[in-house]
Amino acid sequence: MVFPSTTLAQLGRSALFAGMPPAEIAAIVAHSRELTFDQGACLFLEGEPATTIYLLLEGHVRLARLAPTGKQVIMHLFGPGEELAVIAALSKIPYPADAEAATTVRALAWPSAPMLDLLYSHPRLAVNALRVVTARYVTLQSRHQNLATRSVEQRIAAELLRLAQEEGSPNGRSLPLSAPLARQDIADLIGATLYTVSRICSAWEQAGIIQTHNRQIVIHDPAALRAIVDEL
Amino acid sequence: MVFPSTTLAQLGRSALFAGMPPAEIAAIVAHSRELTFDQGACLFLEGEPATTIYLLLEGHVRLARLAPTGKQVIMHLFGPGEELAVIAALSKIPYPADAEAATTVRALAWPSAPMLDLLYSHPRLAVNALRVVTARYVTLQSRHQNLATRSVEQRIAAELLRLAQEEGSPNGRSLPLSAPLARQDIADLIGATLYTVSRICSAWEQAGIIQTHNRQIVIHDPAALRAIVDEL
DNA sequence: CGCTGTTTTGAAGGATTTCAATCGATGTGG
DNA sequence: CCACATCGATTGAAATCCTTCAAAACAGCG
Repeated sequence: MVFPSTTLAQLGRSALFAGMPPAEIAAIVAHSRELTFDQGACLFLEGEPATTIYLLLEGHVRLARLAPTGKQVIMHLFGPGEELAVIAALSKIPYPADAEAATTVRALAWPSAPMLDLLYSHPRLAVNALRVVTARYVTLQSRHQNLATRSVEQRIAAELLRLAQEEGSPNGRSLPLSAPLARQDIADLIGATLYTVSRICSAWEQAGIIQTHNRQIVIHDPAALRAIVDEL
Repeated sequence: MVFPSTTLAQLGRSALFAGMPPAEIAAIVAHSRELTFDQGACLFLEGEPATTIYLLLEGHVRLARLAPTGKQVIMHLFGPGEELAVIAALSKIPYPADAEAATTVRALAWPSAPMLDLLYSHPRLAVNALRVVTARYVTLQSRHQNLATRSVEQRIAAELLRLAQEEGSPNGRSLPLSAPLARQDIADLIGATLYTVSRICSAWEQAGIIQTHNRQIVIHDPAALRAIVDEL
């Protein structure tokens, strides 16, 4: 297996391996395989033992839990550069949710066992992992608060702005989101129904605040969304 | 400062210090002070730099965020033996929520700075911290799913059962919760209003499922609550 | 015993869901 | 290249759950 330097560099830039000695990163890469998943493919299922860690190179992954009623709740939407399954694998617990490829996905995958040893020999890795989990916790906490206190409209606005912020590309006033988001995805993300989301989004589209085409969303008026979030 | 052996033993049993060499634990204890907070007192506020870590010895602490509308959302309810502020302190981020003493509280407190060094010299500590944060994440994830998919009635039932489970004392069919829970607290915990919670709880009291007296809750029929959660 | 804060209860209103049906777009095979 | 099938999006109307507002009942506690 060949490791293009770009891949190695990518690993070094990732939150999990930041500051790790290149030799160690190389050792980890040596254990990794590059995998491809078709849209809709499943990376892992809730309850499975967490034996694999992923680093997304390309594409998006939905981390979601399926309620007994059939309703899905998206816990996190992963984009390129993000680590998947870190929480479960490094804590030796089963995957707490399902992971499904939202688009075609290219990812680096490696067994978690060798990482667990590294966790003890390389404190920096453990501290990084702690940071990754913490960041995810804070994000979820914020979304939880939104779900408990804000209207559907406000939650959609807040979520779109959050996703836009992660992209970090203020492209001349119009922010395109790289993640493909169907109405149903938005609904699962904010805890609402497809129908309410559709009504709100099409109203926004009329108003020129956003524009959607085939699951691709472009935010034309971020200020309007922010105003909706801050409303009342 | 004197360190009764009970305190040292308590630290050793805590999730954060499990498996650490006693000498290290002693060193940590050496930096700690025992503090007391009156009911309603504030341990820290959202946004403050996280300079202190707490280990609850006695009493309960509400970790909550206050929304701009004035609505409170309880993120976690801490009981004796639980660590507070681990997430923020070890990741060097500001406290992400307010902490308020729900009862009179006795806690061990120590500055986070020395812990941060230990994090690098004692991988076991880092791994433990990772486990603590992970556990909290999984719990929040589960509550988030409940909020998104279940009715108020189901959420109250689920939350009471969760709290009962944490106590771990199946005391001859009737489970008393050690944490004092006012109607408002339950509401803040599950994301509902005081009024709806009151209606449901008093109905359950009529039915003999639970019993409440001055914020103390006793579950008489856990099976009935479980049935409500599993409903539909 | 009065005071303050919590709990209960009622009635009205509102936000979201649910159900049902239509529309549109995308992609496929004839 | 069109017709059809499929999947997602939209829209309407009714139902529901929950909140909101208001007021009374009921503690604990000085």
